[in-house]
Amino acid sequence: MSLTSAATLATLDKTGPRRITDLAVAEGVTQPAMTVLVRVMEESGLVERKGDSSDKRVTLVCLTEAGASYVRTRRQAGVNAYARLIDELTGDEVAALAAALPALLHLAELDSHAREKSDR
Amino acid sequence: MSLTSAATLATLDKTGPRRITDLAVAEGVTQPAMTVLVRVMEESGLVERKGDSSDKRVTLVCLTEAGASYVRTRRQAGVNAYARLIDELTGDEVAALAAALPALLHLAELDSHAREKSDR
DNA sequence: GAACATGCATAACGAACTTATATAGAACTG
DNA sequence: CAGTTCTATATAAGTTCGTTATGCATGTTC
Repeated sequence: MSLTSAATLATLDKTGPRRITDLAVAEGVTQPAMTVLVRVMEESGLVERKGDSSDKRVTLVCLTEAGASYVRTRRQAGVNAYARLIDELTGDEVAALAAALPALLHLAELDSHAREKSDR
Repeated sequence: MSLTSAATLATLDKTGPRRITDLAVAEGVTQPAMTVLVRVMEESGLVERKGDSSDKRVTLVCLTEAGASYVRTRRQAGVNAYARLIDELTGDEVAALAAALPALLHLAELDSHAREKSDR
């Protein structure tokens, strides 16, 4: 599974059904790339396409139950991997990390905004 | 410039001349991939090949001055980008980050070791 | 010194993108 | 309300960066 596929599934999980162009912008790839990606993920049963009734050009991409389950599994694997590493830190280090968490989240948010601007 | 190229230059800068197989392992790619990468970087004037006198099979890859300068420029750009983001944090957040720095470095080190093991 | 091991190179192929362009539906315009 | 124009997606061809398989020259071993 490509990095972009996983990120797209996570985005769908976080924000609900989206149109293809939308997803392409969100993941920073071109629309044709996202079209192909969605086809592949559909063939794997991770997403479904639903036509929009009010605009017959758009196809809404939705997570299937299998897709949602995949996202959960992957997220859990990431959490576990980090947990294993953090277990090897000293108590002081863990405390320092915990204290820095709000700052790190803020940094991540600022970074994603900066990325959006420079992408356009 | 590909991510792997930049990482390879950084490795050469950090550890000095290396043989191609070595670099491939360090960057987690195959030897043929590194062979091609080195050729491209050589054509761009960023590295030089030097034969090893004690073993005529090996080619030692060395940073040229242009390559070293490229590494410095890129590193500085990264520092600047982070500095710009950190400037937007509150004083408390910056302090928390600074306090967590040793823990973060330790985490990064643990992570790279874990990666080495799972790569093999 | 013959057989095997090692370091690098080359070839052929695949995955994940890109740009350019086609097509069908929506929206605007005189 | 027919014709242009815009928008959402699809398809095609080409690029980049990797892979596996294999060849070739040099080293190592018994």
